[in-house]
Amino acid sequence: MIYNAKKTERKWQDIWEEGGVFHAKYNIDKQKFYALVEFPYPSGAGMHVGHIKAYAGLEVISRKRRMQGYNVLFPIGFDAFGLPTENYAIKTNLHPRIVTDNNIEKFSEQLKRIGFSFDWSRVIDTTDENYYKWTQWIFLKMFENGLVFKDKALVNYCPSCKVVLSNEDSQGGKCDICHNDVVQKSKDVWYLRITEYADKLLEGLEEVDFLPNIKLQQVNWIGKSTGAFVRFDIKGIDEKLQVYTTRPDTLFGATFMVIAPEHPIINKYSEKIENMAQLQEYRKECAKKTEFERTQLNKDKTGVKIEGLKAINPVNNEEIPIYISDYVMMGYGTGAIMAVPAHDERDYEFAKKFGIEIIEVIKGGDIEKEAYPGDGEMINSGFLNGLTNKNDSIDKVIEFLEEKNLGEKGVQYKMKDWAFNRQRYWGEPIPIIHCEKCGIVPVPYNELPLRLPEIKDFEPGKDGESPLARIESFVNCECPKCLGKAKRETDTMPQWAGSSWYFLRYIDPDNNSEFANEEKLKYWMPVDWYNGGMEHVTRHLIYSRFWYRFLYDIGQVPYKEPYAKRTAQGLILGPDGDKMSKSKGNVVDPNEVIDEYGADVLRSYVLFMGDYEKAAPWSESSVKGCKRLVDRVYNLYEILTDSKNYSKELESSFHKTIKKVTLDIEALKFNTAIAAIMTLLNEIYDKGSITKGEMKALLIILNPFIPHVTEELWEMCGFDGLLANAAWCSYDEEKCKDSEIEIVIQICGKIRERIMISANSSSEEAIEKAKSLEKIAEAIKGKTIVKEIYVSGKLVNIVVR
RNA sequence: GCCGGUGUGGCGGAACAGGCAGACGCAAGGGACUUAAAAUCCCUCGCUGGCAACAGCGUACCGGUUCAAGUCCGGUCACCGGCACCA
Repeated sequence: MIYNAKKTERKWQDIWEEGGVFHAKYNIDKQKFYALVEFPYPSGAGMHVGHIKAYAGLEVISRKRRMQGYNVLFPIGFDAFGLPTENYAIKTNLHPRIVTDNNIEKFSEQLKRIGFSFDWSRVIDTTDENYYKWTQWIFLKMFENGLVFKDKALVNYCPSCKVVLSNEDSQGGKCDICHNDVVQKSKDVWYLRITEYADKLLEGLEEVDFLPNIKLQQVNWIGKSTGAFVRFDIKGIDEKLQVYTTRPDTLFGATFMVIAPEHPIINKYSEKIENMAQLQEYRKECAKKTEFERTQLNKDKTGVKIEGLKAINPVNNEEIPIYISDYVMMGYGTGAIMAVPAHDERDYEFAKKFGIEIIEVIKGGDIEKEAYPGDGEMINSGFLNGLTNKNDSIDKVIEFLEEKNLGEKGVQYKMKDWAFNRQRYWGEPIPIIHCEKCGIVPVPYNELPLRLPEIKDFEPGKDGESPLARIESFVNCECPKCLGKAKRETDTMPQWAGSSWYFLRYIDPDNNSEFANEEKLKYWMPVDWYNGGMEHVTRHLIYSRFWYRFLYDIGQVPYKEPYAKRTAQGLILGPDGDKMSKSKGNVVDPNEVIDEYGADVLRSYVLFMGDYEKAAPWSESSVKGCKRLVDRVYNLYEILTDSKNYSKELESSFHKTIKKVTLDIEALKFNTAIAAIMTLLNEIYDKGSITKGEMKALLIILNPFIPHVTEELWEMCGFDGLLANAAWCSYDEEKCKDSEIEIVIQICGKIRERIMISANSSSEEAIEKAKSLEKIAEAIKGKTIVKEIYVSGKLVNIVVR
C-alpha cells in the first residue's frame, strides 16, 4: 500500500480543527499542564526548520500529557511588532499592518500544515489593539510605581536602524536587528528600572527548574558584585570624587585615580584644570571609537593626567593624581575608580606605562613582575597591617570610612536599566503626555488603547525622531490634568514589550476588562514548561521575568515566578555544518520537506536527528530514514491479526518500549524514544504479524511524533474515537524484565565468553556456571584466583595471577 | 582573558548511576525481486592480521585510580556558546 501523506495529513488536520480537539478548557477539577513555546516573529521569510524543532519538543510532550489525562494548554501567537516588518513595509511601500497580517496568515497556514496541537482558539497578536492595550496598561502601572523614568544619557544607538537600543539589544557591541556596530550617543531615553529588580531576579532563580547554564547566564548577565563606595576629597575644592570598588581592603595601595572621559567633573571644574585642551583632544578620540574598539581591540592603555586637580586618599591623606582614561566606563559604578596598581592588572599596566608609584599592600605576589590579585598578609596599610583575612580588612576599612562619612558598603550590577523607547512606527505607542505646566503626565487608563495613528510615511525622522512626531493630530493633545495644550510622547516601545507578558494573555485572551481573570491565572499559572532558544536567555527571559515579578508585587498575578521549568533546543545547522543563513544559501525550507515527504516525516526527523538540546546539521538523506519509518508503520496494516492481546514473543518488548518512550519523552530524549520504537518495529516485522492489541499500543506511543499516519491507521483498524483522545499506554514493571539474560564472562577484564543465565541467579551460581565453561576452565587452570566479581545481569569477572 | 559546554565509525548519534563501546538511522558494498529503474526485502559494515575460529588495537592527547574507565581524578590540545578593561 502506498501512503498518501498529503491527503491524509490534510484530512486529520481538518478533523482536529473542526472538532476543537486541542482546545484547552478551564476546568479546575483537572490537573493542568501549561506548555509554552516562544511565539514566532512572523517575518516575510516564512517559517524556518528551526521553528519546527523548537515547537516539536513540547508538541510531543503536550500530546502525551493530554493522553495521560492532563488538561493541557499549548497555545500559539505572534510577536508581530518590530523593525524587520517596518523596514520591509518601507521597502515595498505597504502598510506594516498589511505586511503583518499577510505574514501571520502565512505562518498560521504553515504551522497548521505540520499538525501541531496548538489551541488555535487562543491565538494572540501583539499588534492587535485589544492586546497592546494591556501592554500599555502594564507600562502605566510601572509608571505609577516609579519604575519608569526619563534620563539624558549616553546610550547604545544603531545608526543604521536609527534607534536607541537597550544593553540587551546590543550585546557584543552589535545591533541585535541589523548586526552593525552600535555607537554611544547622548539622548533622551525612557528607562524601565529593571535594576531595582536585580536581586529579585537573582533570588527567583533559586526556586525554578531552569537548565543550569540558563541560570548561570542570567546570573552573569545581572552581574551582581559587592564592595564599597569610597569618596576621595579633591584638594582645594569642596567636592568629593566617589568611586566603587570591590577591594576596599587595598585602599592604602591606591596611588592614583582614573575617571571616565565623559565624567562630569571635568566640565564642572574646567577652570581649575590646566590642560583642558589636551583632555578635550583625548575625549574626542575616545568618542570616535566604537564600543567594539574601545573594549576589544584596544587593550593597550591610554590616558591623560588631569593637571590642576589632586585627590586625597582618605586613609593616609596622601595626595594622588587623577587621570582620564577610556578603560574606565561611565556606565558602570560611578565612572571613577581608585587605582591600586599592585593588586589590579589593569591599574598595573596603566601605572607601568605612566610611571606611577606601585605600593604593595598584600604579601604573596611579586609586584616587580605583575599585579597580585590574591589574598595574603596586609602590609604598608596602617591600621590594617598584619591582618590576613580579606573580609576582616574590608570590614575594618568600611568601619573607618563610615565613621568619617567617606564611604560605605555598596552593591553594583552589570545589568543596566532597560532603555525602553524606540524612534520607530511599528510598536506600541508609549502612553505618556508632555505638558508644559504639569510635566510628564500618563495617559489615563480609560483612554487605552492609545492607538497607533494611520500614517503613510514610515521613514524614521531626521535626528533620530519617530515618524509619529510628524503627525500633528497625534502629537497635539489635551493634558489630562490641566486640560491645557500638551504633546504626546512619539516614541514607541521595543519589540520585547509585547512578549514580556504574552503567556498571561493566552490564559484569558478575550477578556475586555482585565488582562486576565484572577481565578484563571491561579489555575493555569505558572507555565509548567517553557522551551525556547538560548538567544533569549539574557533578553526576553530576563525581561518577562521582570514584568511578571512586578505584576506579582502589585498583586496582579498569583506566583513569584512565571516559568517553573525552562529548557532550550539546539540549533539546526545547514547541511554544510554552518549556521543556516540566507547569505550562505544553506537554509532548509520546511514547506519543501512537507511537499516531498509529509509533515510526519519532518516532525520525526527534527526530533530523531540528534540530541534535542544540541546543534546538529540537517541531512537530506537522513530524512529518508524517517520517511521509511512512516511507510513501515502504515504497512503494518497488512500484517494485522485479530488478537486483542500482546503476542507472547513481543509482550516484554512492548512493555519495555512503552516504558522507555514514556520516560524519554519527559527527558527530551526524543531521538532514543524514536530509536526504541524503530527497534520494536523491526521485531514486529521479523515476527511477521502484529495483533490488534499491539497495534493499538504502538499507535498510541507513536502518535505524539507522527500524529497523522497513526490517526489514519487508528481509524482503519476500527478503534474507538480519535487517537488524539485515547489514553496513554501503561506498562508493567515486572514484564519489562527478562527471565533469561545474557552475561559476559571476563578473565582479568577481558571478555572471553558469553552465556545465558536466569535473571535471578545468585552470585555463586553465576560464577560457578562461568567456571564450568570449557574455555574459562582452560584459562584459569593452574593460576591463582585473586578475585571473582559478579555484577548482576551484566558480567562475571575472574581475576587470576 | 574569564565562565560554561563538547570531543565516540565514512556521517547524525546510542551507552541507567564505573560493568558487553558503536543501539537506532544514514551512507557504502553485495545479493533477491524487476526487461530495467525506483520502491521493497535479505546479508556485510570501527581499524589491523587471518580462509576461518580467533587475536590485537580502538571513545581528541598524555598520565593516574580501579578487578573493570567513553564515563572518575590530574594535565594538554581542539572546537562551540556566553561575557568581556565590570573597578
